[in-house]
Amino acid sequence: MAAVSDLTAHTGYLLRMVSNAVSQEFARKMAGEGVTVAEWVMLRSLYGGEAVAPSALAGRMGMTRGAISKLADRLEAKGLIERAGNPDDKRAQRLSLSTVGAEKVPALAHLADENDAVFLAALTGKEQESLRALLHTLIDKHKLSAMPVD
Amino acid sequence: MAAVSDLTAHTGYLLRMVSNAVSQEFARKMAGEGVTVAEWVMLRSLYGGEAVAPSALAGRMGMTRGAISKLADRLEAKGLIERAGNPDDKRAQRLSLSTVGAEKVPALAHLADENDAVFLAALTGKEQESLRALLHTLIDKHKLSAMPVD
DNA sequence: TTCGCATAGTTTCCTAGTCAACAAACTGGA
DNA sequence: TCCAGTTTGTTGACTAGGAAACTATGCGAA
Repeated sequence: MAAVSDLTAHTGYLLRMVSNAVSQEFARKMAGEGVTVAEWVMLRSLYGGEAVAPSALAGRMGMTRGAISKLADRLEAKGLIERAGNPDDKRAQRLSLSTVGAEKVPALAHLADENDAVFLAALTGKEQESLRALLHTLIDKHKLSAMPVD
Repeated sequence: MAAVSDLTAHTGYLLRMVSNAVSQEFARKMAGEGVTVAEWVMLRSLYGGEAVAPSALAGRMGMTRGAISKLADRLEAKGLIERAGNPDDKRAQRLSLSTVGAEKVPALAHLADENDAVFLAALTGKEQESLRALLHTLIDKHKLSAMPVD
C-alpha cells in the first residue's frame, strides 16, 4: 500500500501556512499605505545606502530583471524612487530613493516591526529566540540569500 | 531619529525566506510531474474522501471561488478530477478524483515527503521536532486553518 | 580596429491569482 | 404563494511575476 501522508504532516506545509499568514497580514497593512510587499522590500533595500543597479536588486530580492524593471516603473511613477543613468556605462542605471520615498520608509518599517511583534506574541521570548535560531540554521545550511518577496 | 530596523531582523522575513525556498524547490519537483502546487493541494484534498464542493475547497485552500473554478477547469482538462452535479441543489457541484488522479496522488505525496525530508535534514531530529512544535503553537494560537497554496 | 560575445535593462507573451459583476438556483417570511 | 435576499459557481477585467526575445552598449582577442 502506498502511504499517502497527510498534507499537514509536512513541515514545509506548516511553514507555508505560518509564513503566509504573517505575510498576508503584513501585505494588508502595507496596502493601507499604498504599497505592496515587493515595493516595500525594494524601498527598504534602497534605504540609507548607495544607489543600486537594478540587476543587483534582482539578485538581492530573488526576482528577475524583468520584474525589477516593472517594479521600478511603478515606484518611479509613485515618485518614491529615482532612476539615474550611469555615465561610465550607458546601459546601466542607478536606483535610489526620492526624498518622499526616504521619508516613507521609517513609517513602513514601523508597521513591519509591529506586524512581527504582534504575530510572535503568541510565543514566549525563549520560543521566539528558538524559532529565529532554527530558521537561521536552515538559511545558513542551505545558503539561502534571496530576499523573499512573493 | 526614526530607527529603521533591518529587513532580516524580522522573523516574518526569515519565515518567508525559508518557506519560499522549500516551496520553490517543491514546485520544481511538482512541475516535473506536470502539476502545480495548487493543483497538488487540490488533488490531495480530494484524495481518499467524499466528493467536495468547490466552495468548501475554496475555504480549505485559502483561495477564492473564482480561483477554484479555474483550477478545477485545469484539473478536469488534465483528466485528474471529475465534476458531478448535485441533484439536491442544481447550483452545487461535487468534485472528486478521477481514477487517473487517484493513482497519481501517492507518487506526488512521495515527492512531498522527500522534499520535506531533504530540506529538514539540515536540522537534527530534536531541532526538527522543536520547529514543528513552534509552528504548531503559532498555528493554534492564531487559529490558522487555510491550506496555503501560494 | 573590429567583430563576436557578454551584459544591462526592457518588452512581450504567458500564467495564476484577486475582485466584482453576474445568472441560476435555492430559501424563508409576509 | 411568491418575491426579496442569499448562495453557488462562472466570467471578465485587472495585477504581478517569470521566461525568453530583443536592443543598446561594452569589452576583449585576433
